Amino acid sequence: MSNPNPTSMPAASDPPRRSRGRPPDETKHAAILAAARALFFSGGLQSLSIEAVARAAQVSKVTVYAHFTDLPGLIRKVILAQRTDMTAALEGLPKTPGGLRQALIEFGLCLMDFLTGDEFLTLQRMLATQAGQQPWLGPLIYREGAEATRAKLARLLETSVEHGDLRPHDSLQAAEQLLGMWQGIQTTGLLIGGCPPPTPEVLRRRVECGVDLILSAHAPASPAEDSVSRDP
Amino acid sequence: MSNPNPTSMPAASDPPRRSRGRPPDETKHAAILAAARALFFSGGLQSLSIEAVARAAQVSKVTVYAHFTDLPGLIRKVILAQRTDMTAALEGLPKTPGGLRQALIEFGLCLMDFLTGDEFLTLQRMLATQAGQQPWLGPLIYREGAEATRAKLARLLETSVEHGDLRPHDSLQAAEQLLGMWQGIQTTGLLIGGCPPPTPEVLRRRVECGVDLILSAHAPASPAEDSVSRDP
DNA sequence: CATTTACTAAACGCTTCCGTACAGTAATAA
DNA sequence: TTATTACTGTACGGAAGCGTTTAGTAAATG
Repeated sequence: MSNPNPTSMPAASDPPRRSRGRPPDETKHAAILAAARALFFSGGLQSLSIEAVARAAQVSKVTVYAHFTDLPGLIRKVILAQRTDMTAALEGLPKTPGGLRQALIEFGLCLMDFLTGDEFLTLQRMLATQAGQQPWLGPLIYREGAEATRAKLARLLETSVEHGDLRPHDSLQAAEQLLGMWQGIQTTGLLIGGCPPPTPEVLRRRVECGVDLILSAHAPASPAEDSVSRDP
Repeated sequence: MSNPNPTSMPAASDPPRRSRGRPPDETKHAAILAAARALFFSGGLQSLSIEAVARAAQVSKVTVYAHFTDLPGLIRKVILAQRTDMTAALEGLPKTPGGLRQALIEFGLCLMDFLTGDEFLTLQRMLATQAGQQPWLGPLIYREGAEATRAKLARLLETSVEHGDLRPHDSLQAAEQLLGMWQGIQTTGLLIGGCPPPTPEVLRRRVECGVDLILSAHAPASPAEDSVSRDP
């Protein structure tokens, strides 16, 4: 996506090698992608067809074929575009603002905000429907999404162990437990359209309670159990 | 589904009221449903068409229309059929074999076995794709699935509170936390085809660790912390 | 028996989409 | 300028599915 130079490192600045004729219009490319995303967003995969995309993007059908070989190819590109958004959002999660508890809560809140957002749910639904047809997409997103987040969270816990804020424990396991508690049955419910989006209050409570449960479970041998207590 | 008598209680035995002509062949009905399920199972919604179903079920296309008005109607019925299977499976979850810990672990193992099974994942994927088109299906399955399970688990915890095995706490919250920890990022991964099915060992470990975390969090003021300790 | 209902097979007209082809216009490099 | 490439609009042949119709057969009731 952000590396259009497949051969090697750019010699100096952008390659001044213009290919002879009329240059391809990147605007169109983006418009097609956006239209495809929007179409899927409001109608699922079934309403995603080359012709519909061309119509919505105000672009000739042939142009769509020129930019994306196939319908599966288009879907692939749409998912990959969503992937970069997702990865960016996950990378942008707050690292370590204050104390451990606050850091975890902040992390959890931002994460849940993302996980319960329409953007992510749409990506998820896309993948759920494409799991059979393009099996290599699932692992890709899973690795860069859930697994990466779990690893990030685990690393956060591990540094806390090194700082003596937590007893040694299986951080990867703890991270997954935390992720699980944060999500509960919420993300599933949203995915299948079974429940309304959660209010910020509900979300905050779930995140905080999860953090407190994990922290109290792995707190260092504490004389007073107030070290990680809730704020009043 | 199991109550084909919409008017009132059956007078005596089955209603001998046969409707005049040739009786409808329930075999066909079942065959169509089964074929539709199988088709979705191996190819997603896109391979689910009236004609394909008719072919697969060895049945005339007109018969399909006679039994199920529409393609959406057929999908609806397929999902509802899957629902009864799901509900049955969830009702069949073990109630209270032995001690609390063992009961929870048993419950969790059976549940996760179900949640990671192809049957359930297929239902989930169906719903994820139908969330837009038939919005009333989601809430139905969500209520009878996730919410019902959470309630059941919460009730289990509450009775333990009454028996003095646990400190009073928000059981519904705890139940959701437990469900979350059991699932972690696994169900999501499976849904999008991002990871292979978990081994029984992994599953057992996740379930046990979740149970232990919850139990230790809400254990009654314990002189010895052995009351809920792991077995060697 | 006649009547009524369920099912079949084949065909119908209609729509949508596929992927490709053609002729023409627009924008750029040499 | 010419050559080259990008894009447009339109059209094509083909496939597939929709939902309906028609004519005929099968199985039940009275």
